[in-house]
Amino acid sequence: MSLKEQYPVKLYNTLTKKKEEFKSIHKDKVGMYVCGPTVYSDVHLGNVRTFLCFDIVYRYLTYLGYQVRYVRNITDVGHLENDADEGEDKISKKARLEELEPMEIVQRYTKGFHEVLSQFNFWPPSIEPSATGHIVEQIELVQDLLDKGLAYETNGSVYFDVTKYDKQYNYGKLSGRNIEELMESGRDLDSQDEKRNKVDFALWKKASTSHIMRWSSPWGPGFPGWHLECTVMSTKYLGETFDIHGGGMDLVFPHHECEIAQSCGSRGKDPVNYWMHSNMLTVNGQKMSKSLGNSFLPGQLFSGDHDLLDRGYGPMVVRFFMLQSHYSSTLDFSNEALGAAERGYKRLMEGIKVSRDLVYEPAEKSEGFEVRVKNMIDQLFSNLSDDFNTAKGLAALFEITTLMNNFKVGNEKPGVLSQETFNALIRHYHGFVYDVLGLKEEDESSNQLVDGVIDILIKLRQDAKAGKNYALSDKIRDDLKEIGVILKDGKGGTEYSLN
RNA sequence: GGCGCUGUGGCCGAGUGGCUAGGCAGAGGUCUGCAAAACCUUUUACAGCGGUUCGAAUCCGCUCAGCGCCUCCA
Repeated sequence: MSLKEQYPVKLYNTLTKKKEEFKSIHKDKVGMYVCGPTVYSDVHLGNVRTFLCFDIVYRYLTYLGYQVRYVRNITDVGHLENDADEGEDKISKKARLEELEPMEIVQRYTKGFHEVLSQFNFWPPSIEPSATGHIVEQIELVQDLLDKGLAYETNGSVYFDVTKYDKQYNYGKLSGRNIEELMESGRDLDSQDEKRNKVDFALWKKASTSHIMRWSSPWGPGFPGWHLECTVMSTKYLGETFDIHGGGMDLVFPHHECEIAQSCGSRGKDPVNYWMHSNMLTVNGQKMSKSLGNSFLPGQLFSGDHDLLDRGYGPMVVRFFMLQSHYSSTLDFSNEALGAAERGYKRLMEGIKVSRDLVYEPAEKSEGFEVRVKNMIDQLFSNLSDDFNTAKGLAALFEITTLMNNFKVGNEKPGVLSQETFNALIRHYHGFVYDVLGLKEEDESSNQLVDGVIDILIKLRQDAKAGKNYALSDKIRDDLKEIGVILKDGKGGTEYSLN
């Protein structure tokens, strides 16, 4: 039995509001689309949390043996500021602000985005399409919706006719809204006159003469609306119906709702089987967002250059910190919580190090212990298969970590287990930490030269201790500590770790 | 105003109708020349008030507090 059959994944589906067993459309293959960033400024930590959530989904499904095609777009046509503006989008606004070419902005922030994600050790998506590379397809979709009578043109712009669509389909089924409420509630925005109803949304916007980013279309020069690109690109690379569509919770409405409308309107069927949404990262209980001005940039976090931070924290510590909570809960960001996470992270990575040095020597078997360990391995999978519960997964990993330490100290013996179980334990312990959770050693600075030099110092200190020259042995230890090398005396000798 | 979510021990955070989450911090112990690390043991809990139930932190209702979406946002 394969892993994915043994540990079927359950996930919470925003569309059905239930936790469901995951069944892929094509056997052994998964298509997943995640809304990427609009590259008009630096990604902040809130963004990182969402991409982390789907990095875990990607990694775990892969670990289970699925072949995953992960598509994450780059939005390089800014969405409109709002319905009421003059049609200038975020990218071109920023370009004007900084006196740069729009594509220069796009290039700069795309590069920054990639750098941040690689610092956090995210796997790159299989395909990373950009909105501007799919203008032709977007125009085709607009035309299709016009042909089907679900869109209308006003003054060079095209709008989706939500009211009409709702008569055939169900607008609001993802976000739990209905048209009547939407029609009367909500803030009134100006210049709604181009739209037949306030709930209608733009598919294509006419570009004013001053608008830099523009493409010619059957309706004149303009640019695509907010929701079009994701529909077009997901369909192009994953098919008309695919498995998983993800994004932050704040995209449920209107963005994802509109995607469903566009797809259903054009092709008459739902585009996505499972909708997954990650919750927000908060700061002092409030959503971290650019517009609220309370967002952290990853760089500030690493350097500690922020009012809320006493000091810097490495990307792996932050990754660990985020993994301690479930993706569907809000997570509050604080100095204390990060500090605690750092200790925990180090303990886990220390366990990994310990596990590498373990030697298996056959001993008298213990059936009970064998079962206990098999259970631990089982827990790793069942916890992650339970809606990608990384918090529970970490709890299971810490149990194994304790066991590793017991092996090291000699409280338990690896040889009591069958060779096969012992190997599986180590393999999956490493597998879950490195491959599934995507954690790695924070410091890559350790190398053979450093190892060798420190070993010499450890031997000198050993000699000093043997001669009861504690002044010298303590000096060696303290001086090393000064430069960030922590010595740890254990039964089997002295080890060190880099701070 | 509409729709929805959350409230867990000193902190962060899982969780299920009855069985120890886990991490950090605290306490005691083992080890150690001392320390650190490691290991063992251990204290503090489910916002409030009602209800359902043999039994609820877990289900229902109300109250209080906080948050999100409804406008670009991960």
